[in-house]
Amino acid sequence: MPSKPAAPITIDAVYAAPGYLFRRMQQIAVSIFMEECKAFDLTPVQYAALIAIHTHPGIDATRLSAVIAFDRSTLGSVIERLQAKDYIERKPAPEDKRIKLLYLTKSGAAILREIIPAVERAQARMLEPLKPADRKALMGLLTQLVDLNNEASRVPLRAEDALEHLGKGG
Amino acid sequence: MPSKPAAPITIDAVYAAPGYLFRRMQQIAVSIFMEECKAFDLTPVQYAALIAIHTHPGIDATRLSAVIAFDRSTLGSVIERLQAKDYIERKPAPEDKRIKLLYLTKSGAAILREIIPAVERAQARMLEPLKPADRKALMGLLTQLVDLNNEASRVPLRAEDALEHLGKGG
DNA sequence: CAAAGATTGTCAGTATGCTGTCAATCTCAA
DNA sequence: TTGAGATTGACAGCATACTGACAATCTTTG
Repeated sequence: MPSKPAAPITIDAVYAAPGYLFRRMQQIAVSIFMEECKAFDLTPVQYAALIAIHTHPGIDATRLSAVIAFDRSTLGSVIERLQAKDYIERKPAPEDKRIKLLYLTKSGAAILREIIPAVERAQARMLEPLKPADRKALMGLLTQLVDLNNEASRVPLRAEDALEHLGKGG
Repeated sequence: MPSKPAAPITIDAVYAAPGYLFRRMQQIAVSIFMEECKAFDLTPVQYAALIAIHTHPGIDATRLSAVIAFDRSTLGSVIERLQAKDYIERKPAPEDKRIKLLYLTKSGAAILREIIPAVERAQARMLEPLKPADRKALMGLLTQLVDLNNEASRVPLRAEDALEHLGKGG
């Protein structure tokens, strides 16, 4: 069997490339999120960080990075901005002078409660153009793919890491 | 029928949210692209821009933005970097002093030919963990979704715009 | 205990991405 | 033709992202 001929170099190949579609879809998703949540001055990344801190009070920045799979360097400025908005506070850890523990403030907990419906509207809108069965199929495949590619990303997701600061991890 | 109870506020809801999965997948895709193409000092965005200019020689920056659905502001610096690497050149348009036309240089055309195999390896790797039928299904659904959500993004894709500089457009 | 090694938070540098603005220029209509 | 409006490229400002480095600190090992 002869090898495939060289693909022509055209923009149409880009339109059909997985990487290009993932990028476009991400931009569309952010755009929809910001539109639905414009009353709340919170970005998708900041929202995810708040939720994670709410789920794991007293987590530190490095573990937070593993729990939401965001870059550690980037997370520094995200945390700064959340602190500037008075949604979180940082307390030094008594047993380790390097670590600063993260907690929601009352404001942070409140805005989280208030923004949830808008976030859910946004998430629903992203998939709305598809038929219900197709939505389910897409989410199933995407969940699989992200999970199976976990190690390929700079910051693999390590949900269990969140437990370590409680002394439960091995 | 009673309304659904309020969803608990936990990180697990984030893990299953479409927006979060799109973000993670995009980051994984970029990571794989950069790994496969590390010999070539080209980012995914720069690659797409080069391909588009190759397909539409003499396109201007605004139309390029519509053709690859990248933000016009961002594209300015992308073009600058491609020019600094001597992959493209900009020529003033004779009939419109505002416009600068974009062309590939010989270097640009050469690197494009050379990088194609690496890009194709990268695109294949992104989907590799899935079974072939699932890859097809995912790409089909994603193509649909991006297309149907086209207007929801800041910069909707307008592939036809590329033809206007040839005097064929309406 | 002391040295080697790992971890934590931070920073500098680069590259997207978006919002909003601006001057220069072009187009179109009155 | 001229003045209103649109377009183009550029810029400032903010917010992710990634790379690589660093000092302070902690842990492990000899």
